[in-house]
Amino acid sequence: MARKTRRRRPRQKRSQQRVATILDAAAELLEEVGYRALTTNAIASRAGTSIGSIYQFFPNKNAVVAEVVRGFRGQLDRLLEEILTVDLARSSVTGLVEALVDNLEELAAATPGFGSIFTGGKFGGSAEEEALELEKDIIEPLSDLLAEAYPDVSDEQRRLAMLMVTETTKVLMSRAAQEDRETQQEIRQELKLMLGLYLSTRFEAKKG
Amino acid sequence: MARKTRRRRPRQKRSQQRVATILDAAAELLEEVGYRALTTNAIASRAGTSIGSIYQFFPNKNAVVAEVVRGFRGQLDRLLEEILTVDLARSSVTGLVEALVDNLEELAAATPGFGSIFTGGKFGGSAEEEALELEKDIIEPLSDLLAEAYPDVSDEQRRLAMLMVTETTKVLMSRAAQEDRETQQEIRQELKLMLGLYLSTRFEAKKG
DNA sequence: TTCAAATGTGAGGCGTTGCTCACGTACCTA
DNA sequence: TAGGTACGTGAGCAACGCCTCACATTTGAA
Repeated sequence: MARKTRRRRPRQKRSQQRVATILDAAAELLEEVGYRALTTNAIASRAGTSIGSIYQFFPNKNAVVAEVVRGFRGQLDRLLEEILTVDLARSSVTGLVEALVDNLEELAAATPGFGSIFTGGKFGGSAEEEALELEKDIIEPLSDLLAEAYPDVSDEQRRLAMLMVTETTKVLMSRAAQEDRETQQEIRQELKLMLGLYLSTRFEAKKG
Repeated sequence: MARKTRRRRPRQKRSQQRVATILDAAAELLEEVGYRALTTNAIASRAGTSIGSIYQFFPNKNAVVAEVVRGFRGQLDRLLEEILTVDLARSSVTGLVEALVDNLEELAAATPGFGSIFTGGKFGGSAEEEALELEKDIIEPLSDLLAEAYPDVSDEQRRLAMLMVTETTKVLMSRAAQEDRETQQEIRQELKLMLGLYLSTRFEAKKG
């Protein structure tokens, strides 16, 4: 019952290339129209292939998106390793937040579809799970870093703060994306200020 | 071309009652499943009537939602008139933000569907326009109040601050709604703190 | 009471979308 | 060169959602 049809794994170069093209097409369309309006036919068309080919390698539409997200997670993890290796005893949370926002913006600008995934939310199935993991990829190392630097802050308080940071960042980056370059910059500026003030109050004040 | 079919306006009590029931059903379903999963058949079924009846009085699904939103605007306007008649020379923006968050929460709790509309975004057509108006209903009087109290803050800066307040409030109220009562309370607490800090920095500092 | 206007109904038209399947082509090994 | 496997294709199926329309019922003014 309810066993999902297993799909072929691409063995020849030809099909591996095709899968890559399909994923690129999906990412581009995600950027352009978002998840809701993303259709399998559009992906096939953009990839210059047929719908049948998609279903040779993916069990359903959601799985294509899940795979796209998995790719983003790799890129994000590499990025975070750089900026989250700061010594918070020297610098402040303010600087950390600024680096985070700037780097996320760069990643989003360089990676079609990343913004839609990071800020988008509400696909279902495995794509949603993968997107949640992507969020965890940010939260957990950041949380660990803060836990070490500010041991007097409770786990619960830190958990709340992480929620504030991610949710606020997601909307405002998403909202910024709709505006012109200048306004985008301004919004990110305000975001950094707001998060900086908030985190300083919640963490710096309790500096051990 | 493209002329939208005009619909009947309910003249008899019977139909007026039916329209009210349809709107209530739509609001409830909006609360339960959100706009994306809202179907005309579900509205009819919940309202205990037939799809045909809906289309007697509404040109399309979106118009039903638009009408629901119009109802919410009325309630919101009444609410805002109370809390936005404060003298900012006496109290601070912090208190204003706290009152705003608390009252929005109360309204959302007492009004099925209000949360989905306020935080939801992205319907299309007239419902989206109406939802934008609902947002303006908050922004404009608040902006005017701040303009009067802090004349040294530029229009542009105030516009940005309003964007920060509304977007942040929307996500966090929305996110809070998924959590248990206690966490909801905590999130609102953090929201008030964060907005309070931000607005104080952007406004109080320039007190004329 | 009469009848036109208002209202109520729901089967089904129509367009869309995810996905299948039967068939054809490319590749690879022997 | 043969034949098996991997891959490619796109017409079309099934499900679903919005909305229409032909017909039935109720209302209220004359």
